Amino acid sequence: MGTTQLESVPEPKYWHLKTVLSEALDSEFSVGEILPNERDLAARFGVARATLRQALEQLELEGRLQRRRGVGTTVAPPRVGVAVGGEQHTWPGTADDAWHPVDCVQAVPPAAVADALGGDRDEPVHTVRRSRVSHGQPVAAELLYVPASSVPDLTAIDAPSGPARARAVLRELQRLDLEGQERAVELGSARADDAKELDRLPGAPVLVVTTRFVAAGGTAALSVATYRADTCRLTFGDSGRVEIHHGPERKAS
Amino acid sequence: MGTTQLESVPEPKYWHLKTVLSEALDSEFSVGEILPNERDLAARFGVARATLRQALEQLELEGRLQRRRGVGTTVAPPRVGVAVGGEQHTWPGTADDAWHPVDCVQAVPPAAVADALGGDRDEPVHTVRRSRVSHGQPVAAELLYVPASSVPDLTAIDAPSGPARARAVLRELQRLDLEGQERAVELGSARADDAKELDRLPGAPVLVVTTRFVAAGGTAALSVATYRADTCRLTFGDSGRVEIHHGPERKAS
DNA sequence: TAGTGGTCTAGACCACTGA
DNA sequence: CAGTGGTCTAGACCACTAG
Repeated sequence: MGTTQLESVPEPKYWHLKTVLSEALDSEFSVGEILPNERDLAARFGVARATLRQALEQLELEGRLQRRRGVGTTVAPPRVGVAVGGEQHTWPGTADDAWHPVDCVQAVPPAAVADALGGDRDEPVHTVRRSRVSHGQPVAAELLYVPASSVPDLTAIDAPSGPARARAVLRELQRLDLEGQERAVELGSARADDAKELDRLPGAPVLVVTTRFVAAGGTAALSVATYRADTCRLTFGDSGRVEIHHGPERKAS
Repeated sequence: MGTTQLESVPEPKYWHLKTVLSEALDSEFSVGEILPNERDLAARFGVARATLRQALEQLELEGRLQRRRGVGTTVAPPRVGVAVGGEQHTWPGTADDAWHPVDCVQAVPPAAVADALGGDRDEPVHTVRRSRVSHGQPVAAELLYVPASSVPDLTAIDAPSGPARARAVLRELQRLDLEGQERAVELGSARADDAKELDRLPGAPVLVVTTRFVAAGGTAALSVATYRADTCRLTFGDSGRVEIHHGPERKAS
């Protein structure tokens, strides 16, 4: 007695710190509240700033905190559920599906995308940029790759680039008969351009949702959407009613 | 000329390092190959070890590298696609769905889970542990929460705990009429027990898939599955045929 | 036991925000 | 401008793995 339990396998300081901070967030802070700065916090816990930061990083990764350079660290609201449309197979751009077109250019896609589209690696495709906003915050940035062969009737009359062009490509896509779609989700880190769009630093963790649209037996379009991993919970199926949040734990049984 | 382009907004060293390493991985290394140790690499690039590690961490997050304490850093194989069953609404445990039961205990679930189940916060529920293996590697660990009311005919004859009990609970679940299911995916960090099961360190990034099974107008069961984010690509829908991998880029157009 | 990645320290300077 | 988080350094020790 007298000594705190001597752990034969002591957990790392930053791990313990994370636990302590997490409990403090539940009991002593409310959403949006600003935390003491990192130097003060580190001193208060008697650790180096780097160690404290390791704990803060994990909490930010879990969506509990939000840190902004020049501003400070705040308590994050619960993650917002964003529907990624599970069942119904629909083309992007129908009935304005929470996305809004930003731009469209004709460009040679990355090799991996070209391969998935099944076309020539050096063949330019329509590249539509769209962004998605939820609760006033940007949550996702998308690049939609559409081979020219998928939208044969696209007229040169439409603007050669820009939002108008993007809408034209989406409009032409609807004319195809959608046979199916395949979707995959994986972890990634934001490229510089996506990071800017998502109001994050480059390298920020994102959930990458890749969707392959199948029509006429081939890949008619490919969407690569990057969602902010810190603020988003992707929902599939009936609706976004699954609610498992981090919250104050109850006393053990 | 002569000077490399002076960047008005210089990118961080670790970011540039990551790019260089990434290209080296594409061109000079093959899957499974072991990299020089961190101290050597840092010296070779003329940076501190911490800076090099920042780059390695991101590459590991993106599934390009695999690091193991006491062993070294190796080039990771492409992420494996794991089907998370998109369309068909089925109970867990049917026709052995890639999962195998590990254990089952009766315990009071975390508050958030209890709330989702709609029951009393102090009411114990059947807690089934399952694990999922793909290509010989553990890829996911699951906790399936089943309220006693969902499996009323579970007899006391069955083992009170252990794999046999788990199978019994799953068997009883099948008798219910499944009305629908809701699924959500978000980023998390592995708890100590999950980390052990996944052969990772605690805090490792994981994709948390939460599934709510609806029957008789209520939540009949709740599954919380954590997938290794570094090695897994979750696929939904028809099959796992969407293949967008990091690969050697081609020369720009 | 030697070598690896994981943790930790105590500093320093930089980039950004907002008053 | 002062204050914040972001980057970086040059060390140290620890936990783990494998020969």
